Amino acid sequence: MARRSYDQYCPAARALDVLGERWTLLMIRELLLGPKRYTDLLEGLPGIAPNVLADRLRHLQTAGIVQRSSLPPPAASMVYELTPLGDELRPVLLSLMTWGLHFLGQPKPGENASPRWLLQLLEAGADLGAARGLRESYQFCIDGSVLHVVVDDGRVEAREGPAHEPVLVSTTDFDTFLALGARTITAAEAVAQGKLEFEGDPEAGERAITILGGRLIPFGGTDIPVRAAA
Amino acid sequence: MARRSYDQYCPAARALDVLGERWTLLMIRELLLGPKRYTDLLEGLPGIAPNVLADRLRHLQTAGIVQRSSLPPPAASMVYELTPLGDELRPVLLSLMTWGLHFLGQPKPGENASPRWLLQLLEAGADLGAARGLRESYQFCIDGSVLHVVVDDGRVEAREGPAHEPVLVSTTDFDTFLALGARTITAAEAVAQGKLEFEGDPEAGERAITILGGRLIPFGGTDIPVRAAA
DNA sequence: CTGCATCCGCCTCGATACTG
DNA sequence: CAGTATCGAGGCGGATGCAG
Repeated sequence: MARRSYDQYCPAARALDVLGERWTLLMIRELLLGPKRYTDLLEGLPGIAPNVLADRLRHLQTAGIVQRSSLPPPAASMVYELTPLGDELRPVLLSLMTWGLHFLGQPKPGENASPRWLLQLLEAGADLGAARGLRESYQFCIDGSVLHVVVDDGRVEAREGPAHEPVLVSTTDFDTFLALGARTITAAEAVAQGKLEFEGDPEAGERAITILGGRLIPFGGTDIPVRAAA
Repeated sequence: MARRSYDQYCPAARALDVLGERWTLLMIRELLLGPKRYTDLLEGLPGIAPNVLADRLRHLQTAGIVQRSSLPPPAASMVYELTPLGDELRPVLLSLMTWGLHFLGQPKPGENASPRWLLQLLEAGADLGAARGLRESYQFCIDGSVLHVVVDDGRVEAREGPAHEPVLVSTTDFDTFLALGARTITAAEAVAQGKLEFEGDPEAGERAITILGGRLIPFGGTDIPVRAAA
């Protein structure tokens, strides 16, 4: 029953003793977007077996990375959420995603895709300096998904679901979102073509582009050397 | 024969398609310290099966992360080294090691340990601002291992082996090195007790402590909340 | 000695079915 | 909705062998 360990007095090996098994880091990716129910995780991780998910969740709880909570009264359901220790994995996932851009390329036919996996990239490329002293949120509606980005005095985090009081709501389809990320179209052009709708304070739009769009490494395009996965 | 994939259009999933298997990220950890021969990797990764190592090396080569090179004339042997793409994994490993400190604790009896796995932490905690405009290297002799840290105008990297022209050579045993990392002893105290030997420019010693020791998170101690691996 | 390939046994994982 | 039970395939660990 003992979990397989690398048995090395090394911080990387210790981290991988806890996180190194299949699916575990992708579960963290999902939970970084906010608390999730068991079935939310199941459908957010296409291909995972239910017993594997249950096993991982138990393990992450005993390791202090994830905790179970009950949602406030109306919805009496259990959710899994990251503890502060689990939230400290954010830099790990963000650096991994940044590196993974080299292998992203174009979506393959039949491949699972979700706007939320790409929206997290905004977090990785955010200009934290420009976010200092600011406290607001931007909402993104992409195809059917609703997500938002919270800016809180130097912290920038992507979350799933609608924002509390967004100063800006952006609506696009998935292809336009990809094109924006790949820099094959600008926001202004997309608006002109009716593919992108802005709602809210125009100045907030400028701030959002400064904070989120400035240093973002293009994705889905060929601006960075891309390697085919073997 | 096809490698197992998550089949998700997500940069994190793409990265894990390439790096997610057992041992792979620890191989990167080893190679970040410099080029290594097959047998060096074999003994640097205690417990790995030779066929697994060979398989991973082939895979990393086809992915463009590792390349084979022949050493300069005297030693006519093959080594594996990171490509620029592979070297871009440095932030991933450093953030993983930083997080892994929460689970490091004290060495368990019988556990594999090496000073190089801890020396890499100096890289993670380095004050890059203080390293600006500076170009020098510090050598560390710990028990029998020889390592060094290269400072090159804002870049700080730990490497295995002796330094080229170190401005400073520090010699300790492993326990003292651990105690310094845990902050249970200061460098001055260790020198006074004859457990730490400095050789070289005293001013360089001050610079080294400023760059490497300033923001370093203590390891091996209990200054940060520690969780037992389940 | 280095750099693997082969064989074997276990144990993790994936897929499906089933239950409170 | 939130998992548990079962079973087969395959990745992995350990030992051994062998070519350059």
